[in-house]
Amino acid sequence: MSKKKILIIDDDKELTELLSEYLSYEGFEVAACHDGVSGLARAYDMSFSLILLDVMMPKLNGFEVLKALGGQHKIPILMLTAKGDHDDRVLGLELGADDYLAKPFQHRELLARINAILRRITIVKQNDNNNVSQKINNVRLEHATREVFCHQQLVELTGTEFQILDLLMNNVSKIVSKNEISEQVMNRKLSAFDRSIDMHISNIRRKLLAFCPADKLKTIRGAGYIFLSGEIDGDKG
Amino acid sequence: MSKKKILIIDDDKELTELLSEYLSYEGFEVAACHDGVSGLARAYDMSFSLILLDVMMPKLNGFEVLKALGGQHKIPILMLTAKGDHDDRVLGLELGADDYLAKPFQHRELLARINAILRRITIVKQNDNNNVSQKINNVRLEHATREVFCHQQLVELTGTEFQILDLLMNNVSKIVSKNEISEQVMNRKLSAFDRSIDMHISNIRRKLLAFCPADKLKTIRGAGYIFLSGEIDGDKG
DNA sequence: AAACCAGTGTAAAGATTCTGTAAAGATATT
DNA sequence: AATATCTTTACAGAATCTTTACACTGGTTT
Repeated sequence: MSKKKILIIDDDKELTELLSEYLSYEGFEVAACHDGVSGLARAYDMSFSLILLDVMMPKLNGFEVLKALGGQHKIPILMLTAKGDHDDRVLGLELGADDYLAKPFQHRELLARINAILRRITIVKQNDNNNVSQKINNVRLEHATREVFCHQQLVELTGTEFQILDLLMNNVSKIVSKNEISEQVMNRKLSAFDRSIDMHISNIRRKLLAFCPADKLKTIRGAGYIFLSGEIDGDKG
Repeated sequence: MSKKKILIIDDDKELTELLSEYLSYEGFEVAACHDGVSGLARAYDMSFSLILLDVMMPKLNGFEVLKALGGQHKIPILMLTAKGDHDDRVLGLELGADDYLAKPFQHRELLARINAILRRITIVKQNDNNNVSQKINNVRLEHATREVFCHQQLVELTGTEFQILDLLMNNVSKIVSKNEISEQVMNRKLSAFDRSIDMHISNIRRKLLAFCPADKLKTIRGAGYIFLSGEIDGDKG
């Protein structure tokens, strides 16, 4: 991955210089502007991963730059200020800043905050693609597509079957009672002589066994069912 | 959109009570735990949008909870602490927290920080989708002219049909529920017995099938529709 | 050990829900 | 009004879910 680019908008040239050096050392590519107008122009460049924005500046101050960028700006912004003023801080956040750091600050804290923001973005992007997915004991469950794979092979489950398997896999090695299944999946209390859960379990088992040697759903007589986590058959699902 | 859920993990029950009230008033759904162990258990629930995590707690302290969650935790975390200690602050961020707020704090600042984190997530998710023009599986969608091409041939879709196809293509390989389609495209909640989406889907299918051999919209019974990304017919649209 | 019994597995039948689509009606646009 | 578009209605068919029925299991009582 290429270096992340950070734009510093601050009229304090001495500070800017120091920060540039420090952040470069930490592996970022740094650009700097010393007033709001030119900063705003650079900001539209869009190739920056993050903007460090000073509040007190000539021409356009930090808040005005924030407003100009509009609330839905794509580049995350970390505000810097000389004032420790609370209202300033909150105002910045409300106007769309992602974080706020009062001068003077330790370089290490600045770095930690920058990384926190960038890390969150990375995680969100990953999750958006990799969608919530879990794999236990060679059974993989894709929520986005509602698909289940056993040993890399697609297992066709119905909606209810999928939800029950999901519930069981979310409680690996824990007993899940029929009552819980009924309430969480079917939205109703388990009534006497209701055998539908038994049927669903039976169907899930049958479908999974078409691809796995061992049964992964264990019955606990009188208590419920468990999804077994044990590494029974050894491949990479 | 449903309410966002926030989990508070803090042993100070009085504070927790106040925060719950305040955040509920601001439109969040709030749950609370009073020690690290139970908090960690709830955190795995995964239905929370954000966690407020106190550092000083019995059993497991906040840092230990952070470590237990691992760096790549999907739920954003805002740390709270009584100490104004810088090193604590930085340590939390380095361990994977998204932000840090020192007690005592103003409710308004807390709210602003919570919103800043959630807003960033929303923006990232949106931007990941918003491409001006896209082509998937031989279907090309031109936003500028609102035209759709399938295998280079113009497909005449109505406005609603275009928007539905757009939504589905922005979520390739993800299930889009009828509810989402209704809310995002028609700006209304899906009411019972409303079959109009079925009709639109049916029409889109019919129009696309005039130019493609294979159906690209897959029905997931009881869940919604998916635009298939698979390279079914092999040319360059 | 035999009888008993509640809980379970599962095939098959029955009931229910969801979807596809034609056609008619309603609404909006020109 | 004429046209295009969207929604509702209606029915058929498909997929799914539930119930029924009977066999089996494991534990308990006699």
